[in-house]
Amino acid sequence: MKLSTRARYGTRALLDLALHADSGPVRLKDIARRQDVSLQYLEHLVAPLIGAGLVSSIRGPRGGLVLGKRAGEIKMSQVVEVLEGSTAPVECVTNPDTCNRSATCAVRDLWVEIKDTVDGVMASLTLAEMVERQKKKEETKAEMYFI
Amino acid sequence: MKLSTRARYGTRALLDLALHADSGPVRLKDIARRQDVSLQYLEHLVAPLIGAGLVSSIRGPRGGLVLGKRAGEIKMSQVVEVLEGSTAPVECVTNPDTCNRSATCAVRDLWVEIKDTVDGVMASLTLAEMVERQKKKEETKAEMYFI
DNA sequence: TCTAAGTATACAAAGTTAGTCAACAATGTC
DNA sequence: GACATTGTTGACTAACTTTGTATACTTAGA
Repeated sequence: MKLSTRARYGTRALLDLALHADSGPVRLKDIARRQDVSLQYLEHLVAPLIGAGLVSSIRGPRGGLVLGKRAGEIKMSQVVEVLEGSTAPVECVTNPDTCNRSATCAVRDLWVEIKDTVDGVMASLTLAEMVERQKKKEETKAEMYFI
Repeated sequence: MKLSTRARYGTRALLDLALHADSGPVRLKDIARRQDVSLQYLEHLVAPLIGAGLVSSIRGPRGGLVLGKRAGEIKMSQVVEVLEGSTAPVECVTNPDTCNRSATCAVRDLWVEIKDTVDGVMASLTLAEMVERQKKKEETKAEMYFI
């Protein structure tokens, strides 16, 4: 049930972008540095995000990335779907024809349940809420150092 | 978020075993045939199930596999855990030290939520319930042919 | 026209998965 | 006790996926 680094890094990159979106386009290079991902690998992860319209790019000097939609309109389920494909743990969930048992397989039903549950969790969370959570966590940490 | 074939085949094999458990030990060979898995590969999948006590083996002629516990005492979460390891989608969920952001990473919190949800679904379902479901599905299918 | 950015494609190293082969161990039956 | 039947184990490998790197290219602002 592992996620690939695509989804992990990509999600973090998008959150990083959202967190720094106030001050104009955010350079990939800066995201790469802050998130400890190589610039060249990050380029691969950003491409599908741009393709899906979650991110827009601005070329040339002073260019960079901006969100393609408002953060409140970006569901985390969509982000993971774009980066990683379906969250179905097994092929037959999305494509029943790949297994001739699908119609009468109780095990498949379990995988379907799991996919639906996972999607539910991620669909109920937007990037804007992730930004809030992240800010809150950083504040709390800062306070802890202060004390 | 893919499951490996270990978990898929292994789960099906265990359900198959539970379904045919009435008439004494079930031969691996028969499970392999019914489930379309090579005998030699299935042997590898069964090994950890035996190790975890979910299955017991009987050698020699008329031998085979039997359940190591009552089906009602076998949670599906345990089955998947034995076959596949933790359901955590990301390493840092079970082992926060693998990433120095863990303490202040909102993304990690999301992965934790997902793991807990998945575990919840699978922990609330026993092998006995899977057997019931499977029988019901087969009955329903038989009826459909009859009509 | 120079430079700072993103874009695209090809390639490759490393690791994982899925599966086979082959020798072995235990046990019931005749 | 010989033999057939069943499970056990470990070595090995082919294929695939992941995780990157390298390189050449495009766009656009100063």
